[in-house]
Amino acid sequence: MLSKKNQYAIKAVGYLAGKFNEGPVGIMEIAEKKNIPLKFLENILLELKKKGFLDSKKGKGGGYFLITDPAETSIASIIRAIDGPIALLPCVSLYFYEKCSDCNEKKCKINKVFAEARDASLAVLENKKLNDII
Amino acid sequence: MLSKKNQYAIKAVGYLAGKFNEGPVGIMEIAEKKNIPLKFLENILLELKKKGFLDSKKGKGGGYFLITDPAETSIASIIRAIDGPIALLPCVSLYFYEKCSDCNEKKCKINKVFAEARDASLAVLENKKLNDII
DNA sequence: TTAAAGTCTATTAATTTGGTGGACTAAGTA
DNA sequence: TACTTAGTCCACCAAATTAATAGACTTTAA
Repeated sequence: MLSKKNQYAIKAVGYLAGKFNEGPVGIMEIAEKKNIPLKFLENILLELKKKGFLDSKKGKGGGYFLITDPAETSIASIIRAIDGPIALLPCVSLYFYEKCSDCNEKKCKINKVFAEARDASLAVLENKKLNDII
Repeated sequence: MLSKKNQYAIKAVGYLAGKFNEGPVGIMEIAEKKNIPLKFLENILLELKKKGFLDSKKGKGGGYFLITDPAETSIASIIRAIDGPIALLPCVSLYFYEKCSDCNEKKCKINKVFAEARDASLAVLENKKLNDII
């Protein structure tokens, strides 16, 4: 499962994708429409901003807005920005790889099975973009 | 990612699958061979026993052993026993489904994308058995 | 100048991860 | 039989991470 934070992040960013190029969207609006605890959402949006997906405008009429093209931004990239690895085991992660302490990876069958599962799941998550979840 | 507990569970159960029908395997042996903290492993094996995958024999010469057929026990079933859902979102989980508070599932595109990702990943994890990770 | 936003820093609560201590159990052996 | 050893069983405890909250501060539009 994705972390709660990541589940919220995807909902929020999906909502913003639906309002792409329509100016800033207030955090309260997102929190209410997507049922996300306001202050938790604050952290999440700030993080997505730091990671380069969003920008914000302060003051009255301000809010958050997507700055990457929703037709080009994959679901996988959002998951990686918040949770890190998409793979089920560290030893099969492409972007957050960590070696196992107990096995020879060349021979390890666990590694092979989970690499296959990762590829299957990435085939979907890399291919689907924010446009696909509006 | 799977929880640490689940990562260990899969390694342990894979090890036991390799010794299927060879009598009890001591917890110390598993902990050393698979590099798992001894007492944490104890919890994990107990849980797998309660869930019906393992049994144990007490006293000298005792230990844990697999009681389900490793040719029939899927990787998915182990993951579900420890972590619960395999899907990335609760609203697309087959065995641990939870309704979203903020969307109409019929229309929700997030739901569709993640259901597709779940199916892709389950196609591997349901199909691969403990025999495949020995 | 005021009200409506986002920003930042801390703190609290819950869950996960890992560890302790000790009781209980079974088998071997003197 | 009694003792010893190797093992599971069980109920806590503590650190780390994740989830959620609180409140003071800054920026901007009207």
